[in-house]
Amino acid sequence: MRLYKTWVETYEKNEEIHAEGVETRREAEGDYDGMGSTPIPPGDSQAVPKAKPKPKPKSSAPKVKTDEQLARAAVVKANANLLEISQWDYKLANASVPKVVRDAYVSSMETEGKELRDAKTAVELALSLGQSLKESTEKLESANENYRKSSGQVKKACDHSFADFLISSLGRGATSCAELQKAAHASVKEAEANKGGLSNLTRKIASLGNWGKWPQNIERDLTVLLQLPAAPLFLEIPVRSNINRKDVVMGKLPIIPPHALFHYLHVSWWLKDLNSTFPQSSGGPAWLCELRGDWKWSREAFALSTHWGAREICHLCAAKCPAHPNVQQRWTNLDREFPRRSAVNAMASCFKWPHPICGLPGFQVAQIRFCSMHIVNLGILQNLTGSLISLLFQHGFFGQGNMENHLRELSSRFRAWARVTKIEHSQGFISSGMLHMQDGYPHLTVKAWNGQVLLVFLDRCLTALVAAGAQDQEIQLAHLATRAMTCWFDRLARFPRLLSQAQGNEISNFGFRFLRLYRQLAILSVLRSVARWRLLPKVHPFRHMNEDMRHRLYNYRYCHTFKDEDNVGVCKKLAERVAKGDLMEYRIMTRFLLRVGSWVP
DNA sequence: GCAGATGGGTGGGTAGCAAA
DNA sequence: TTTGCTACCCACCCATCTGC
Repeated sequence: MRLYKTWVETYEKNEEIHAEGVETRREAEGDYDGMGSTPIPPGDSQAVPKAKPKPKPKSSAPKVKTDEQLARAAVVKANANLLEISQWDYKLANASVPKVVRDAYVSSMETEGKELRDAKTAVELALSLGQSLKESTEKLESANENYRKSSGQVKKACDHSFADFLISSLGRGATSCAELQKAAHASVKEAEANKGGLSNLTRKIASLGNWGKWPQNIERDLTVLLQLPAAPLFLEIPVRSNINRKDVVMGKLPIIPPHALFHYLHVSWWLKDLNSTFPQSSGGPAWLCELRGDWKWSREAFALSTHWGAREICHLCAAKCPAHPNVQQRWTNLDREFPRRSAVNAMASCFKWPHPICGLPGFQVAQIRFCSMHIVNLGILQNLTGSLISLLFQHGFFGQGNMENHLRELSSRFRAWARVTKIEHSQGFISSGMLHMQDGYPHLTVKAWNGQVLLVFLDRCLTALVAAGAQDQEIQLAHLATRAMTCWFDRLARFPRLLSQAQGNEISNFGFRFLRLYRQLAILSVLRSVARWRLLPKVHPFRHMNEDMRHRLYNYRYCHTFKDEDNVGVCKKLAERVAKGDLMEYRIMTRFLLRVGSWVP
C-alpha cells in the first residue's frame, strides 16, 4: 500500500490546480458528453466537503423482534438446513465414506428433515391463516436446533481438510507422494492413540502402498484413488533432442483441453452418481465464469474473426476499424459507449468456426475477458511511458547529451527514488534498446509491474516540471493523464473483487478521464507534428473494462493474467519433483491435476 | 590444507509381473 | 482389475579418497 499512498495524498491538490483550464478547453471543443448520462465532474468528486453525519441516538434497550420476524428467520434457517440435508449423500460419497455408513447417516438426516418440513409447514400455515405464530415458531426453532446437534457427526465425516491440504501440497510440488503418505499415516497413528477422529480420505492416503510398506507403489495407488480428471491428448511438437540439445525431434506433449476439464468438473460429477440426491440441474461444483488470456491468445484460441487488425475489432461490440466510413462507428471514437452485441449476433459474427467451449453450459461471448495486464501494463502503459520520457527529454529534464545519457540519468534517479520510497521492482538500467520506436512512436519495453512503478516516478517528474513553472499545454495534459492513470491503478489495487456502485464509478471515472486526456494529447501531437501519444487499438478494450467496472461492478484486477503466469513457477517445482523420463510432461500434468481431481467444494 | 573426484546410502520413484 | 512384490533407475547427500 505504500506505493499508492505516495501519490493519492497529493492528487486532489494537483487536480484542483490544473483541472479548470483543461475542462474549459474540453467544453470549448464540445466533443465529450461523458459516459452515457453520467458526466465526469470537474476535479475530483472528493473535493466537495461532505457534511458530517449526525450521530444516532443510542437506544436504551435492545429492539424486540416481532413474532413474524422470528418466524421468518426460523423458516430461512430451516430452508438452509433442508438444502443441506438434500446434499449429504453427495458430500459423503465424495468424502469416500463407505456406502453402509453413508446410508445410515442419510437415513438419519432424512428423519430430521421430515421433522423440519412438518414444523415449517405449520409455521407457513399459521402465517397464511393469520393465527398466532409463537407456538409453531418455537417448534421450528427446536427442530432446527435438533438438526444442528445431530448433523455434527455427519459434518465431521465429510471434513477432510487435512487430506485436501496434503493433496494440494503435492499438486504444488511442495512435497512428494511418499511424504504425503507418511504425514497421513502419522495422523492416523496419533488419532488412534488419542481416540480422535479422522476423515476417510486421510485414512485411505495413509494406507497407500500397503501402509507405506511398499513406498514405490504410493504414487500409483494415489493416482488410482483420486483418478485423473480426464484422458489426455498427445500433441506432436518439435523439441530439442535429449542427446545433444542441437537436433530437433518430434516430442509428444500431453494436454487436457479446457472444455474437457470443464466437462469433468461440471457435468460428470453428477452423471457418475445419478442416484445422488444432489440437485442435478446445477451440475458439478464448477461453473464457467470467465476465460482469461491476452487478446492475441483469445483470438487464436477461440478462432475469433474480430481482432485489432480486422474490420470489426471487438467481440463485445460492433466497433469498426479507423478506415470505416462512419466516424461514429470507429473504435477511435473513445467518448462513445458502443452497444454490446447480442448473444446471437456474437455467435454469428465473432467466430470463424464454433469452438467446443461455445457448447459449454452457461457460455457467453462476454466471458472471453480482456486481460488488464496485457491491455494496460503491456500495451497502453508502454506507449504512455515512452511518450512521457520523450517529452521530458525534449524539455531537458534529465540534463543534456544524447539519448543514452538521458536514459542513464533517468535510470539512476528512478532507482534512487524507488530505494527511498521502498518500492520493490526489478528494473535495471534502461537502455536505448528498450526505448524503441514502434510505427514511428516512442515505446518503452519494460515488465508489467516495473512499468507501473516507473509511471509513478514519471508522474513525480512531471509534478516537479509543472511546479518549476512549465506552461506548455502538452505537459499540463500529460501530467493530468499520468495522474489519472496512476489513480486508476491505485483504485484497482485497493478495491475488492466485487465493487460497490461508488467504487465502480470512481475507478471508471479515472479510466474515462485518462482516455479523454490521452485523446487530447494524440490530437495535439498531430497538430504539432510530433510523434508521441500513439492511439493503440488497446484503448478500446480499456474503455470496455471501465464500462464493466461501472455497470457490472467487477474489479478487473481479478481477471488479469498475472496469477496465471505464476503457474510457470508451480510447473517448475513439479518438474523438479517428478522423474525425468520420456513421460516427464505427462507426470507434471497429472501431478498438477491431482488438485482438481481431489477438489470438493 | 584444500578442492575436486569417488562411492555408498537413501529417498523417491518407474516398469513389469504374478497372485488374489 | 487390484494389489503385492521384485528389479532397477536416478538424484541427492555425505563421508572418504586423491592429487595438487
